[in-house]
Amino acid sequence: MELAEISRVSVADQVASILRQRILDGELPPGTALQEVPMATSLGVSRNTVREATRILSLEGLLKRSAHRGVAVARLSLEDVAEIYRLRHLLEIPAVRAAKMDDADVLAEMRRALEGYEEAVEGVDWVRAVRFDLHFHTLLIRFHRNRRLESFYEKLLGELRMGMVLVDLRHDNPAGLVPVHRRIHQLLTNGEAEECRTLLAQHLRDSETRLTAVMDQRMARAAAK
Amino acid sequence: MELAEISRVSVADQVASILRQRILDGELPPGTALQEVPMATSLGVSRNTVREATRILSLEGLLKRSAHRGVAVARLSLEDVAEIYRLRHLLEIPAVRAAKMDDADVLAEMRRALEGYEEAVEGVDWVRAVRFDLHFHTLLIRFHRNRRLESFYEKLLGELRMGMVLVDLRHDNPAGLVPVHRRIHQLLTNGEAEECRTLLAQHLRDSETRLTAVMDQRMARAAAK
DNA sequence: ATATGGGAATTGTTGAACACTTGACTCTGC
DNA sequence: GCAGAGTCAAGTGTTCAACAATTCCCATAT
Repeated sequence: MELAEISRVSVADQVASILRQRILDGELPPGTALQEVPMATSLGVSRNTVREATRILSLEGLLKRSAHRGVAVARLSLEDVAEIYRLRHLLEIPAVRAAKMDDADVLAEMRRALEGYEEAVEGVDWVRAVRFDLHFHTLLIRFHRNRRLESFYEKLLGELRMGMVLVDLRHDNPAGLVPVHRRIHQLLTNGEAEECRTLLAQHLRDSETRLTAVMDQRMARAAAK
Repeated sequence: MELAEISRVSVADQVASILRQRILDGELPPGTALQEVPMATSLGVSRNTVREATRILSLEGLLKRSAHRGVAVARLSLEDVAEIYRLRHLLEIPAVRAAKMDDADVLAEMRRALEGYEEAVEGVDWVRAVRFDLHFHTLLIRFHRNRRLESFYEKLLGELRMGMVLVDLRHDNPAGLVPVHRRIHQLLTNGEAEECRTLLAQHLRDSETRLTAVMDQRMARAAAK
């Protein structure tokens, strides 16, 4: 008796998932104002359900509510980026340290993420590439074997992703990041933790610098207008 | 023009706060089932508002929803406790390392928490003592100067607190924990980070052992019936 | 004793209503 | 012109009432 995919998720959760994806894929860029009635009618649900969904996403940090002024897609500031990257160092480096030999399952999944990453880069699909990139790092966190930490980390990287999908391909080259990840994976499988940590730390610094630079440009251009 | 304390918080948030407090103070012990209509009428709000509040608290991990079965106060398992304590080590120890000389404000607030702790213990107010104990540790996290981390940590300790307020005073002696905290604070002010970290690590291990033991007893007693 | 149907109770979702806030717009009086 | 008061539409916050869907309990039949 193979119970079919009966919809066991509430409508509100489904709406939240839809919106989450649209935000993370850059379809709804930061700052976009969302009105309850139009969303409700376009999604075919009631206003109350939409409100529950926005409540979820605002607690995740993807939406920002201001009383009587509605919700809008959150805007990542430079301080936010700095804060998130400090957490990445704090959590990812010890994750490598926590990696054990019996974590072959995680390593295998990291390999799949790596392959997806490469494919996305070949197909010049920046959104997909970013998704795989950050998924790779979430898998790193999995070495901690800690559900609470992992869900927190996914939330964190979600916020980051919101900012990263906006970077213009002309100003940044995602393809260059594949080798670094591949090397990290290799060092992990070989158990060369020490070198892996230094490489990872370097990669995180690079990544932050790159994102910060792009955001700086964007803000300067926005201010110029 | 001193603008009065105009209620700028939504009713749903206020309801969430009320419930949160009742849960954290042990007034609503783990496992308690909460029904929407009774809550709504007793609080004088609508059912929708109650639903929003429970949505908030379930995302915080204090309530657990199961579809069509309602919400209940979350029950902390031994695995949960282990998971949370691993995070406490992961986050509090580096916090001490991050402490700088210009963190006098945090140290001052820690001293106040310490005083509150001592008063609560003198007054044999276990709930208040636990609150100050955990607040002290939240302040430790503040050395990271990271809002996201701090709010995550408050959520974590909230879950723990839910379990701690239940321990019977006869089986545990909160008064014994005051000196350790006082020493930690002292080591921090003196800048003796190294010794502080080892003491803190020891304290965390002790704390986990104590809580786990009490929970084991409770579960054994519950299973016996 | 085990299953098999009802219901009753409760949650999930909807739609409509109303109070309140906000922001923009207009209309002054200077 | 323009600063400020009044006006008003649009949108959110909240309530209420209804109905659909699901679970749980219990009586009944086998």
